[in-house]
Amino acid sequence: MQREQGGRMFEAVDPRADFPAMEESILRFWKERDIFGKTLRTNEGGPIFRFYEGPPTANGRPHPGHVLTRVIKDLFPRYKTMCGFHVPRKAGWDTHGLPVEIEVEKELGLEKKDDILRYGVEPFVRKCMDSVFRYTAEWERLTERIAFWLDLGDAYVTYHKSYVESVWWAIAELWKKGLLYRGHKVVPWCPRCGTALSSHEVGLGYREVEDPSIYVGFRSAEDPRTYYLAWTTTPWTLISNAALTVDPEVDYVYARVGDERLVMAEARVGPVMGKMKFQVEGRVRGRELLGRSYEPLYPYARTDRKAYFIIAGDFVTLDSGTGIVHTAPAFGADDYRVGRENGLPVIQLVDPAGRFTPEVAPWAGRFCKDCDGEIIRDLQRRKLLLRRETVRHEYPHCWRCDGPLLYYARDSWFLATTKVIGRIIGNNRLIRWRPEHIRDGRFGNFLETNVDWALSRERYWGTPLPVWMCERCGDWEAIASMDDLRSRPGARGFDVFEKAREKEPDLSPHLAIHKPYIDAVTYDCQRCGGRSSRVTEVIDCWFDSGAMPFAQWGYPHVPGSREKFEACFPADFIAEAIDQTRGWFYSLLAISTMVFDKAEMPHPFRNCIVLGHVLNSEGEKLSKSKRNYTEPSELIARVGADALRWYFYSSNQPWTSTRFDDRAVAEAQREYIVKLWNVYSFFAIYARIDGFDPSEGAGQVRCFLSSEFAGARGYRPARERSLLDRWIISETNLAVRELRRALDDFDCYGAARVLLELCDSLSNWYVRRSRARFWKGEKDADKYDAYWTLYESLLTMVRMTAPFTPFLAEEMYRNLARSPWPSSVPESVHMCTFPEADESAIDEALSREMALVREIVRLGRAARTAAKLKVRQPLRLAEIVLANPADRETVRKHMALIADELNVKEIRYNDDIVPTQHASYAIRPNFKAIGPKHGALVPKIKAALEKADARAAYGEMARTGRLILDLPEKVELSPSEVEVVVEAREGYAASDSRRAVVVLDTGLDEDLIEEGLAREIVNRVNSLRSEMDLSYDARIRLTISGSDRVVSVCNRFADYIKGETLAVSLSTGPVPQGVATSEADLGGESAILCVSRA
RNA sequence: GGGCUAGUAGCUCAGUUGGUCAGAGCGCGUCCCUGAUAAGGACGAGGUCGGUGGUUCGAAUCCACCUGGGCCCA
Repeated sequence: MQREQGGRMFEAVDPRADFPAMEESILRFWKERDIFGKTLRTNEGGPIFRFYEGPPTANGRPHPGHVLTRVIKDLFPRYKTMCGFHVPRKAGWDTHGLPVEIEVEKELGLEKKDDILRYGVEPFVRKCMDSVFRYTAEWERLTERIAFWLDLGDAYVTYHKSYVESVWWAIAELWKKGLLYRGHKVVPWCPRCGTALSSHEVGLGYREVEDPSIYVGFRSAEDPRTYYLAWTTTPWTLISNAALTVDPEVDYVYARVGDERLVMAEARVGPVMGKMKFQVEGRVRGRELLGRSYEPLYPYARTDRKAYFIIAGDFVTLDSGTGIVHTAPAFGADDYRVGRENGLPVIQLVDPAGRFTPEVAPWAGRFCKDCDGEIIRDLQRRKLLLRRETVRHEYPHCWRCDGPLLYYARDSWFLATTKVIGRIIGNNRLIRWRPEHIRDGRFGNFLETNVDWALSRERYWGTPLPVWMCERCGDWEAIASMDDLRSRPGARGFDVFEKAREKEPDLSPHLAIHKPYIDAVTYDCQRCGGRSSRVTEVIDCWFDSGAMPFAQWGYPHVPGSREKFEACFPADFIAEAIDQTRGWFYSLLAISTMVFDKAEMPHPFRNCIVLGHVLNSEGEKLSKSKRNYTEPSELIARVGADALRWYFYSSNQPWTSTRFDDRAVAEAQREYIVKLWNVYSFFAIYARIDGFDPSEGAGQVRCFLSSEFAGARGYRPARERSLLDRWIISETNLAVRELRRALDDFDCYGAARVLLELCDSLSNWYVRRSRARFWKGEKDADKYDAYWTLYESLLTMVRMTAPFTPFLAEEMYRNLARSPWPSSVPESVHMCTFPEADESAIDEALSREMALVREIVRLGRAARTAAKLKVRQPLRLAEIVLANPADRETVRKHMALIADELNVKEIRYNDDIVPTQHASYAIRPNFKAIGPKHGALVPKIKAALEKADARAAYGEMARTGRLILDLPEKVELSPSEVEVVVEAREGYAASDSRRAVVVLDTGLDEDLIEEGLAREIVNRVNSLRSEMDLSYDARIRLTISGSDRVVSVCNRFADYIKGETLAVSLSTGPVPQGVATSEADLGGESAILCVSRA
């Protein structure tokens, strides 16, 4: 790199940075130099940090919640890369399933499942495949723009042939283990989509709706004037009623109304009958009702089996209803179970599309739920209805098409997760969840109530269920790959796809393993010689995503996949939002546990951060349709991606659902990014003015170690530098230690706090206290110390913040590190190693001392504010009363700093515990120490110490090492068990904390007033300089005219004023013509100031 | 109805195994600084830590109940 003139090593830094533009230029830099690719390769062969990307469905636009997920995912791989790990980061896309089909149906205007058949499965599936990448470009753009480094070029795609075959392999494995079975079960069913949903999908669609709530009488077959009263919110299921269920241990009564008797649980009589007139005529135990029969409500069902009688069940509740439960085995899980136990028929008079079958004469062909009203009116007409109301309750809806679900008995394919649930739970126990309560709370509970995984979907666009079944004998098996299929005897039908491809060479080869082509493949049944063909179903797309640990590599079929899989299993880290508890987290865990008999746990992931939902400023869920949030891209264009990233890391723990708005992001940016930038720009301004060049005299610098800087010009080891320098160096190293600890613990919020604090120390104490060292004229050792200290701190800070704010870090690194060492240091900050704490540079005692110094200064400022004395006005004296004599040394050591910061001439502090006119002492118990030891005596000790003379008590302790109290029990306290505190007395310019009181002498004499005046003059002149837009190092000529006093001050403090204003001359005569002048009011004195460029 | 989670300043959130004036940022008020300058900083006001009861020498923190919220499920 060519040096600029004047030995200016560093580029100028605009104090008002345009972050979005800066980021765009960094993006170009990364791309041109393939920095991400290089970081991926640098640690190849080293230890691996394993990260799994949960595949997003790219058929919608990303919103701020996705940004949260993605920046959390990015942080740890970046950090681990800098720590020397190889971190493969394969991207992935979830491409199958209902979400995709629904989008395509909408686009094609298809309303029902039949419409798809009319449109044609082949073109439909092809449409689906085309649509899955509709928003991929947008996702990729966002991913890149927020600097989520993910290997997008090598993404896994769930519809790819290798992926599907891997999923097939897993299913075949499960089949071999006896975990795949076909069952007739009541499943949550979407009549519009015409498919079953898994329990985790049902969880996605609960909505509050209004349903009828009716009480229906079933007339006894034995006594036509007795009615069994049942309650339901789904009148349409009454047509398929097969039995009534009671609790055998509950008391039932006969309630006479007119000349009819209603049977219901005794406990429900009140709520059910309400104000109706009735008489209780008898009581009977539920057990005694069993077996009694009643007349069916409707005659449409034909069945050979015995039905329409009373059975026992364990699910009868007395919280609602009548204690007698209408039972329709086809439409409820409990109903189905007791139906089976009692040999009941499964009466199913609703077809898969939710329409009544032709037998149901009055309502045949109509959507069942739409007939509720007419059924109710019919019952009313037949005087079988006691009452009708409506009820608002949560009812499951299809998570994609939004239609109401039915519980529906259906043949489906299941995975017997319940058989291995013990192992799944054991595996879960060993996973480190953040927050921890997920493990035994939400996720653990979910596992406890596990039901078998309803795997099959009667749909089109998905991984085909690899089950081939003989048409003749019904024997079936699961196929593990296309090769496996080809090797079956008499296999044929592959030509259907091949022919389609001949006609259309562009046809994706991945379609060969999808419907409808794969359905053409058949082979000979090995058992009976019949023909085996594939069952029609596809599988739940959650199985796809849960199979990614191996399917992303095409394991085990693809050559080399075994090595890759083994190297990257299990994951060290994953992160997704809380809604994935029942989604990806579950499918990953269940599949891994079922497929791999690994003794070594946990797998397939060790650490999981569960993210909270991002809400908008009103606390509402982000909703695409409501547009109730700012698009991430818009926000990034305004404030930059680093700001957004930093907001998500630093605002709160990532698992708390939090309100998010644009203003908060800007705040986060000011708090950290702008502050750090200001420190950086401060450094650059002065380094340029002074021509500070860290490479001058330095040897080979690669890792920014002090040993590498040793020979550089002006470089001295930290121990030879000032207290302040040593302090910030110590703070920096402490921060490195803390930051590593937090990040190793997956605690990004804690990590962000460490950075914030260091940034604040740097900006608001180190730079603030060091300013004068940078702008003084001579380039002495102290000035070099200041440069080197700030420079080294910034270099460390830049590497520490790199995983969090990668753009900011890169920009600063480019200037701070690459300018001086264009070839020896890594070309990107992201290729650097993460800083290591230099334990020898850590001085915790100094940290504590400086904390006290800052506390004293704060007290002094508060005292000034209270006395209305601006800092510009020097004061004679500040008295510091310290509670702890051990602190005296600290004050002595840092006296100059305190005096300067408070602008006082002299600091005095006490050398004994003597109450003064300003402050009093008290001695207090250290509760933490004495509590466990003295228990109930604590209040007495507290009272005794309150009365005690602090000085005497302290003296005794100093002499004897203990303090004996007579309560009258003798209690002995050691020095660590008490604490001396100090308090300001009323009426002085004083301010107190527990450890110190600072008192200001507010008296002003002529000397102090004149000095204050001199500072006023400096202040006004420098304001003028900035109004005139003078550069930082421009020299001026200064002319001041004013009162005798002003002139006298100018003469007395001429050197000071000239030094502070960079004036080459100061005259006190009349003001020359034609130059900038300003009339100033200097607190009572007026003057005319005239500044001209020298 | 069950489970989980949170209820802390006007707002967004911290608060380490219970330890004695309750923390930050923003906002607000009053100022300071003006050589980081359309930035930076200080000081201050503001909270009976949702309510009640309990355990304890001591509770924002532990327990019980109540109350309104969110999420998940039945």
